Amino acid sequence: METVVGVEGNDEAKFDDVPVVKTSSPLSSPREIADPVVYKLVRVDRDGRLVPATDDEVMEVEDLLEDDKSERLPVAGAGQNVGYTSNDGCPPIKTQFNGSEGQSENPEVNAERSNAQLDTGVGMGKLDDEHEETIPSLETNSNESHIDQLGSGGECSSPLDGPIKSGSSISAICTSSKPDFSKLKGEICLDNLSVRELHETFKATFGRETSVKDKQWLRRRIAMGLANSCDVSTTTFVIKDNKVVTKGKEESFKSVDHTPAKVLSVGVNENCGGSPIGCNNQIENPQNVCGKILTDPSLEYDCSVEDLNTEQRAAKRVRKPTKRYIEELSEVESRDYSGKLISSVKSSGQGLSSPISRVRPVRDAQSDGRPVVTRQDSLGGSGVQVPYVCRVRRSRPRENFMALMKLQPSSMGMAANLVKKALGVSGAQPDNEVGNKVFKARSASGWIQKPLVAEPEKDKHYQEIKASELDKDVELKHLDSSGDYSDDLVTVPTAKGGMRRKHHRPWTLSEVVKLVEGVARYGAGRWSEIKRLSFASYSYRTSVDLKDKWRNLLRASFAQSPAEKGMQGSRKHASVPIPAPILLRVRELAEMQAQVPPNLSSSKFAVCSDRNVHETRLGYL
DNA sequence: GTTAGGG
DNA sequence: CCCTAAC
Repeated sequence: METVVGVEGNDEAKFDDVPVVKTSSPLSSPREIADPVVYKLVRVDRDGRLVPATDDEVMEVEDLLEDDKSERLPVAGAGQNVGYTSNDGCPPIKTQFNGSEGQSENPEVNAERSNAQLDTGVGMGKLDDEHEETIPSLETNSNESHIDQLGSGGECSSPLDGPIKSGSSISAICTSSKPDFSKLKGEICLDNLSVRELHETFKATFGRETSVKDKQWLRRRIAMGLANSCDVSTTTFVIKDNKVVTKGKEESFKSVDHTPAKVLSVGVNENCGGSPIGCNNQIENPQNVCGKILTDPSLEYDCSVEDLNTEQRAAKRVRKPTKRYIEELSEVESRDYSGKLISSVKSSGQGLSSPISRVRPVRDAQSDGRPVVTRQDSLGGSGVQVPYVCRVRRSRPRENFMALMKLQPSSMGMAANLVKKALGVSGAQPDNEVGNKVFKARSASGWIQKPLVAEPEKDKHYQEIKASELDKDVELKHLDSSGDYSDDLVTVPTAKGGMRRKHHRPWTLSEVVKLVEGVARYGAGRWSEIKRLSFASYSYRTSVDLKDKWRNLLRASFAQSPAEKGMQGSRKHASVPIPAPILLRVRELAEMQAQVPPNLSSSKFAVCSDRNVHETRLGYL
């Protein structure tokens, strides 16, 4: 509001201007003239200069000003808030954007404040920026521009309306009533209408009553409603065939829609239900901004449409989703859409391609790191977009994965196939723990799995695995958390046609040591014992694993010992090069326990095996 | 449920 | 690692 002083035009003016400015059509109306200081009506021209308002403009405004005198506080947004509190139905987006977290929760409470913020913001944006360009990187900036373009109308706000809560909660209200344009006939000049008439018009337009007495607000509101635009500069409408035709000022409409992909109204219509079907459209045309300017009035207050608009618009902004963002979204999304999504996209072939195509953002997100993305944007933009993104599972599928699939045979049929394909890929890449190539496969599988199971540990897997690979000894640190590996598996197609699950959790040095110790203590063959006592913390190592590993160790130790000289080189591709000492010990233990090939055990085991023998025996006996 | 051994 | 027979 202070901004008014500094500039000749006021916030309102700016607000209204924006669209106008672009088209350089006659400017709107500054409305704060209450201030004794002389306010001059001006129009901000394209280049930012102030141009004296034309007579028409002045006239246009004067009427508005009269109303304002009585109540000048409310600015553009104020009306909305009033409307909102009075069951207006549509949430003032601005509030959400400018307000801090809590605001969206209590629009009414914060309405005033947010208005102030908004106004200021809008004004500033107007003056400082070329609202023309929506800069993705600048959240605030883009918001402002949008506001400028779209206006403050609830309808228009949709694209910006991020928070699901408000959006959804409101959608219920919005959809409940429907505008009846049939009541509006002929030409309507809002400027000439009385409050009561305005009320009627309002009702006809929005299908609900309003208690707002503010003529200006009503006009603006109705104008916005009729034009489905925020350009309220036009107050005269012609109703034709139950459709609203703005009289003159076509440009303003265009101006609103300078976004590249404006013509999406069709897609939007289809999406009215708020169902994820919209995904297809989005995928095909991510730039889709959908029609803010729907010519079909019936849609104008359908908030579900707005939500979609929001999502799509947000989608348009190429904001890289953050990792967390994606994960959270996929979580939400999977909860909400998984069923529909799968079925709706199933045969389209999108199902397969989209998850992959989405991979990129996901990865980018990782680099981004900062989960700072505004909630609004993320929620709005992702709602429909992200379904395919889905959290990428960084670890192997759950063990019960297949079981789950069985539980949902209908929707999972395709899913299973997808997984198979994905797995096929990953199967070809044995060492895919970190590989990029496998990423697709993984994400795909993750995509399908995600909806099925809630996934608590997700993130840890990757890191831990990596850690264990890079630093085996560090593994010990993970003892406690090692349980997280439990579901880390990969299923690979089997010749028989069945799915074989293949875990690959490389044995770490510490594990090997434990195993050896266990064998020494309890004796080879008592795997379950060893597992219980020595591997209590390694839940993922089964007794069979121990046995297998021991077998391998034996093999390794005996294979190597004869040629101890070439030890280093010979162990070419042992994933976990086992230190000679350990192998030695293995051999000793083996010999001790009479598992040894006679020839090898013969000479060399007397040396230091004594102690071991004793230990072993003790433990064993 | 374990173990041993093959794949 | 998985699978399975044998215990």
